[in-house]
Amino acid sequence: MMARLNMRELALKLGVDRATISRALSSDKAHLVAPATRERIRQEAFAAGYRPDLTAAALRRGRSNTIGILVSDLGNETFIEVIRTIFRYLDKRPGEASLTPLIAETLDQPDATRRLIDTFLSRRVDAIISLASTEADTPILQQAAREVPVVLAIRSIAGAVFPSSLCDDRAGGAMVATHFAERGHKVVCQVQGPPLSATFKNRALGFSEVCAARSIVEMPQRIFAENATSAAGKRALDAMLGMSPRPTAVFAHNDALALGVIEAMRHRGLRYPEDLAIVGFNNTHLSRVLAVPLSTVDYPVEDVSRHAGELVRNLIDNPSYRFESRLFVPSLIVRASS
Amino acid sequence: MMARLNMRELALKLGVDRATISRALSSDKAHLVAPATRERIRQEAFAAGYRPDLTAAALRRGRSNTIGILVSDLGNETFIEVIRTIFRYLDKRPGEASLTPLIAETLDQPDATRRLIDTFLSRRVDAIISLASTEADTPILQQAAREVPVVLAIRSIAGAVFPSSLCDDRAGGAMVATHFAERGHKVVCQVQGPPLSATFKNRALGFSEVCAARSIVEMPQRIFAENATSAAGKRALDAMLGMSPRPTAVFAHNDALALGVIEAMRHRGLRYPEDLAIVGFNNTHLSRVLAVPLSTVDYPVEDVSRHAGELVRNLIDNPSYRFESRLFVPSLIVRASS
DNA sequence: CTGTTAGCGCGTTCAC
DNA sequence: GTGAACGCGCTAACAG
Repeated sequence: MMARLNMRELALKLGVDRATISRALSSDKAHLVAPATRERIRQEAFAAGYRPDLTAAALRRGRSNTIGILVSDLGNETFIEVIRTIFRYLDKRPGEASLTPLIAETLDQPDATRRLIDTFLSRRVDAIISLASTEADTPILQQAAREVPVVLAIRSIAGAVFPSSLCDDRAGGAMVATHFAERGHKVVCQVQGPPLSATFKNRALGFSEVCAARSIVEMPQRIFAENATSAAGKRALDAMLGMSPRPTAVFAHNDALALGVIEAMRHRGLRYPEDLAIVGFNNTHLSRVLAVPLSTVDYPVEDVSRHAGELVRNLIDNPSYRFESRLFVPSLIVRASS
Repeated sequence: MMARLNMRELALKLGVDRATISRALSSDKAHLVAPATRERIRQEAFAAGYRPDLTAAALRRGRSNTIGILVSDLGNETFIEVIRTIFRYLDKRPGEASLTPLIAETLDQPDATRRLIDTFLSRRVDAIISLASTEADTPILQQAAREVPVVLAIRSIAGAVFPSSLCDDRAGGAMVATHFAERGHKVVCQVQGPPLSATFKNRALGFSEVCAARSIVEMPQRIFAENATSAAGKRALDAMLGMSPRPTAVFAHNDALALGVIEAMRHRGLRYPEDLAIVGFNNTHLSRVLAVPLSTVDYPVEDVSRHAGELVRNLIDNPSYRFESRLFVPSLIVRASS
């Protein structure tokens, strides 16, 4: 391993002071250095392979230019898409330093959030975005929020006021129920995601409200999937087939669950939408590719991510920024499955 | 935002020296502190909400306890699984500090690798694991390797010697061809992944070698998918149906490509394996869930990840460690599709 | 077993 | 427009 060049050594080599190098390489104070020396320094620094030590800079500045992103499941396409979009948004903009994301996965395990947030804070992240919050995490997040800005995205927490960027899941669920009503379904059913996430609670609520209002019979089916697709889907289908009256349409709380139901139907020789109409949630890549493409609710990934990014930037720059939490409206995409 | 407590303030409060606190809270030097004071310090530190500043520790130690992980596509289930496994392996073991991963995605864009590696090095990662290397990246990686250990996983680079932990993709391809031979197929075909990754080159090579040796006709089909599944799969199927003689079996270089082919078959009313036998690669969750489950090559994720983790740990502890690159053998899982 | 001292590499403030 | 000096928070080395 080669020893790294530091600023002092580079300064010695160029015959200037360290401070001049620091200024010349910075984006905000570069104008203080004479153009000629500035260019010389930049070129020589590059040629010498000089790399500023960001851990030292972080210590001196009191800002690390990192943000912590907490996610429940890295295998979930939607989360990945949000991470990507946030990252693109936070990455180098002209004149500003880019923020490096620290990504961590909770898998919805109870202690994970505490441990990972602890790590984030010890690493002096400038802000935290949580896409993984459950109500059990409220105290931890509130505690963290006393040290750095904490922003919620995708998943809200009832009864706690964090700056947040969310999808109106209740509206999404309502859209699906309305769609079923318009198609003339009289008996319907939900395959719900794990209720420790407010996301799924709200989808269920919105759906049920519309069913009640339009006198649709909603069978009280409670499926609690973890990450499972096939397993939960199969169980769900079995349960549905045993119901009386038997539902003619099902709302799966995400595309993965929908896929599970579909696969189970295939095993039994049932077809959708003829035997059972089905609608998912998220507009996953998979939903577009299926032989009979899946109707699904399109998640406003771009909006949610951009606003989360904006919240973070603004709150880092000014901790007492008067933020505005936002709720973005999803849209129903009707395909052949319903 | 509340001001954070630092070590000096805590020391003042407890009436001990900062060094004692440092030792008491460390895992390797805790034995130097009297058990009574050690416990008192730990409890008081916890009660006061003290959090050591890891950026400062990194500066002082010359080690950040972070590692950079470079991946081509976060949407790929196998990569995610590898990241998870490596993380589990590098996470807190008794008596050692845990390593925080910095994760970055290249999307196989040419400049991305350089920029992201630059960021890693500036952030003083203790090592880099690349799951995203293409041959264009060799110089960048070699340069990085002069500063920190660089380990390759999943994707190798021809002609460059980095410590690596790989799957024997050539053997995997060969297994598939052998399987086709045993099933009596005479004319076969491949749907290849993008050839800038050695992974796919080797799968193709192993497959072709066996075909040649066993006098199977391999149609010279060259499909170059990016991340596409349905698109590339459809094109592939169209091309295959136009071939003469027409292949009776196809080897898709990963499960996503296989899914694309399968969906295209459904659109045309073709069935597998009757009309066309198909084998994928990776043993993705999806392959198990399909109505007709997909034969596939099981990727030795656990082995590859663990060895990559071991390489990193050992090389960090001792840069001149005599490492051993390893090649793990995949295994063919025959299901109903072939 | 504990305290003292020094310095990791950088960015800022204050001189000039 | 540039240089000198200081200190961010921590840990290693050395005393005692």
